[in-house]
Amino acid sequence: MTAATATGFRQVRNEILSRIRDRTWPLGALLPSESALAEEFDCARATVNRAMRELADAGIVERRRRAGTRVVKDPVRHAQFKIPIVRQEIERTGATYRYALLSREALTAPDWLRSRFGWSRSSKVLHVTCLHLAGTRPYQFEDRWISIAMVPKAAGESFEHISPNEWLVREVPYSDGEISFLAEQATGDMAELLQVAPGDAIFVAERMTWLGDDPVTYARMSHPGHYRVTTRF
Amino acid sequence: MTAATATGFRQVRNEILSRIRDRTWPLGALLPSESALAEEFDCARATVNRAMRELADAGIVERRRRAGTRVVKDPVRHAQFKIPIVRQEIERTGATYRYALLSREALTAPDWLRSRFGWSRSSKVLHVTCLHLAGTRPYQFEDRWISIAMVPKAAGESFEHISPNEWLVREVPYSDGEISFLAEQATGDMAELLQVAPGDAIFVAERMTWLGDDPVTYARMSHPGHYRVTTRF
DNA sequence: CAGTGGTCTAGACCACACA
DNA sequence: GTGTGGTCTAGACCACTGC
Repeated sequence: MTAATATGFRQVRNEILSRIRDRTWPLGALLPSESALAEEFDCARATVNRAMRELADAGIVERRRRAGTRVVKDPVRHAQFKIPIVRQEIERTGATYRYALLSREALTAPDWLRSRFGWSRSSKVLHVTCLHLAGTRPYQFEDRWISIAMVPKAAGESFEHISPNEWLVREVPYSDGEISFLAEQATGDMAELLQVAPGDAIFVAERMTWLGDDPVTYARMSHPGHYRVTTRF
Repeated sequence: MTAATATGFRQVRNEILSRIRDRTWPLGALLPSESALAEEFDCARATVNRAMRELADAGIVERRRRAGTRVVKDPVRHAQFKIPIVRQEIERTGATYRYALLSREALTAPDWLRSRFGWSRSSKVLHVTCLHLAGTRPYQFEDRWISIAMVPKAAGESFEHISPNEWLVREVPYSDGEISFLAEQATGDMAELLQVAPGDAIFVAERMTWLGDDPVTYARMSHPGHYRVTTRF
């Protein structure tokens, strides 16, 4: 009620969030306009705008020109998580990172990959498989496919001393990507590689990355099932 | 090279990103100051600031007062994903949502939960288990624990017609939370509930939410293993 | 201490969408 | 048309931190 002397955009943001939580503005409600809130909080409209924009980015309010700002009626929270380089992920646990190349082969893209890449005609890809270890314990199996057309330098890289994961991050930084997580059962081969029992649960992260509209690489990263991805929201 | 007449913050952001991608500014490099870029792009410093802030939020550059802005040397990409209400997630696939309450019991928090909640002494919680179905197919098993101290209204809710997931989202909107994903093998009971074979892979999402410093609820959401969480970055 | 980013301001113009 | 958010500007002051 009191016109809280909230100058900073964080204070404005928190005050708005409080009012949403305490049902001053219930789910689906229309909030006052930026100018009205700027007047109430005695700050510039740009300050209210930044506060509201952050709430919109977090999926808490919806904003539309002319229609105004509403509390989202069916909350869909947004959570952000980090996608680290495997080596760093392992070293951050205090373990020694080790890397083992398993296979490396240049070939024509198989049909399933051609379809994923959206290629009408098949083209050359580099297929690399390798293992990331934490100390002596297998941490992740990487099954990597790289478009040679998009990353010609890959053809000259042996991947004996650096993983495709790390090499690509350095060589093709900040491409666009998509990541999926899923659970699978270990086949015999995978179980042996990851040193788990056949049939054990495997946590798989599947990634595709593009540069513009062109596919760069596809990878499946398989972890023993006790692996977790965690994030706050 | 050309002083691209990039007025909008998106253009500025994209131009900076291009220069990072084409190694004009390699990994770890120091970028020009905001004022210098504002002059080059012939725009206000605030515009450059917004562009740089977005790149910093995305984990592409690091900014420190006095030290300036650097391209992150070890790229750790940030991906954002949505945490929907289960019912909406199912209905968005075109399937009919069905819900079945399995159990509901008020009890003293067991030790493992007390420890997760950071409670020095145990207190009352409500334990609810239920099943979310897409048509006739089990979609998710929800194992839910709610702090009665934090959500006294839960004690008066039967959860026969609304799931704890959806009820909590409506009743305690926009609390803070943590979510983890992991892979597990189905035990006999879980396999029967989710109609998969015992030992099949299960995709588990584990959530904790707080209001301020107080734990509100803990839940394990178990899906058949073919379930995926996908996001772009 | 000096230079960088962090933030706020007051004002302006624009794009959009609904009446 | 008209009111909303979206964005930009020019300037200002501040906070942090490396020199």
